[in-house]
Amino acid sequence: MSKGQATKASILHEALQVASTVGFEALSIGQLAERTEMSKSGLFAHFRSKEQLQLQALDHAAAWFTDAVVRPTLKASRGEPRVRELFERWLVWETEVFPGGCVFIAGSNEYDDQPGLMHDSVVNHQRDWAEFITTVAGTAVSEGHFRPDLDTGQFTFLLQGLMLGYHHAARLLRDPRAVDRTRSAFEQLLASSR
Amino acid sequence: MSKGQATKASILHEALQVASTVGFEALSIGQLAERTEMSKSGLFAHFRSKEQLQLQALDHAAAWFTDAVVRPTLKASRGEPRVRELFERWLVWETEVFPGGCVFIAGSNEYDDQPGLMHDSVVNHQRDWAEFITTVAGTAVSEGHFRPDLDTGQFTFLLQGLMLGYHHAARLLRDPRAVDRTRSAFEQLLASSR
DNA sequence: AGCAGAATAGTACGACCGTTCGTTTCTGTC
DNA sequence: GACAGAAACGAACGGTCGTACTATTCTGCT
Repeated sequence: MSKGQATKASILHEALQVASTVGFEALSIGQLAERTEMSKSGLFAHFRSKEQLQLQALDHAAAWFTDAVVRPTLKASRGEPRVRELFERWLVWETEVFPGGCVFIAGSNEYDDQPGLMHDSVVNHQRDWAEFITTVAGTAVSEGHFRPDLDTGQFTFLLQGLMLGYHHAARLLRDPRAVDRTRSAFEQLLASSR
Repeated sequence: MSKGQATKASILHEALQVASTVGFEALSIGQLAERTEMSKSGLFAHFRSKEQLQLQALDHAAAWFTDAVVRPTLKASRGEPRVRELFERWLVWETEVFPGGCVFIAGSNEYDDQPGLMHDSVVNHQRDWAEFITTVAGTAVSEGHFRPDLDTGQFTFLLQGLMLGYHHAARLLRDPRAVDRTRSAFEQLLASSR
């Protein structure tokens, strides 16, 4: 990896730390330059526009997410164990990776009603993720772990809502019971899917 | 109502329209002055700081929410009917009231990791709301509609997650099945609470 | 009708924003 | 070790931000 690529990666990493707490729109070139100990113009040269910085930060997070959640999930054995692995990895992602919580949730809420490239990118990433969950649930069906008439789309919808609820309770309300509540809800979801 | 109070109310109303799509932090005095056809300074005089504008906009939304959701809910007959009323009113609130979706969800995500008066206010409103849901669920228990050993805190947690999931699916992903999914999940939640 | 105070407007401020441009410093290759 | 291109810097731009002042216009009461 060349020098330029390395700096760029570290900028994007730092950008995600900031974006997780203040959002992507509140990212500012100047502040980011300070945190990375670069000049504004030197940092800017890597992206040539703020929108590009935001987009590439989001893609950086997506690549990270793939490493941390998607790939390990696919390594677990098919069926319910894989669903469990997905859940556990996802929970860790929500909890530990960023100081301000999941950047995708942040992005989803920032751009849900604001047109532009960021909106489109966020939507695409979320659609991919939802599709992935649905597929994993599908393998649990075909393995016979889940009932054959399970609506895997509904399963995904419920799991997504569960995670958003966890984020809300844990992040905003600092509810110490949030993890337990989430785990027990997940078990109930599994039970009703068998 | 005096002239000043009327203008202030209309400013807050407009502020909420904007905040629902771009968030509370992205509210700007200048832009808001344009939309309300006032001078920046004339508008500013009503609040004396941007933070006060944000706080009062949030309180304005809370008062509105009380009228639109809380009061009608309390008018429904105790027990499960009241829980249903809460759900339906809440769903309408999420869907129809603001052009950019629920301002509390917006606020929750903006301030979950940023200290300050806005953070505290958002948390307080959300705690009040959660407490209200729990209480309503409690009446369904005491009326004998829900099982006596129901964990009403868990019920609230699940319902909150369900609504966040709805918001996510309907707003960001524009999933036309979002309402149906939410309703059917709600029915399942009721069933498992009886 | 006139007056007091509320409500609104006008202007200016320093700070920061994203972006541009020309210059300087560093890196990797021969 | 020289040279070319990549990488980073410094200074400046027009614009918007929140806020502070003073001045003007409007409202409601007597």
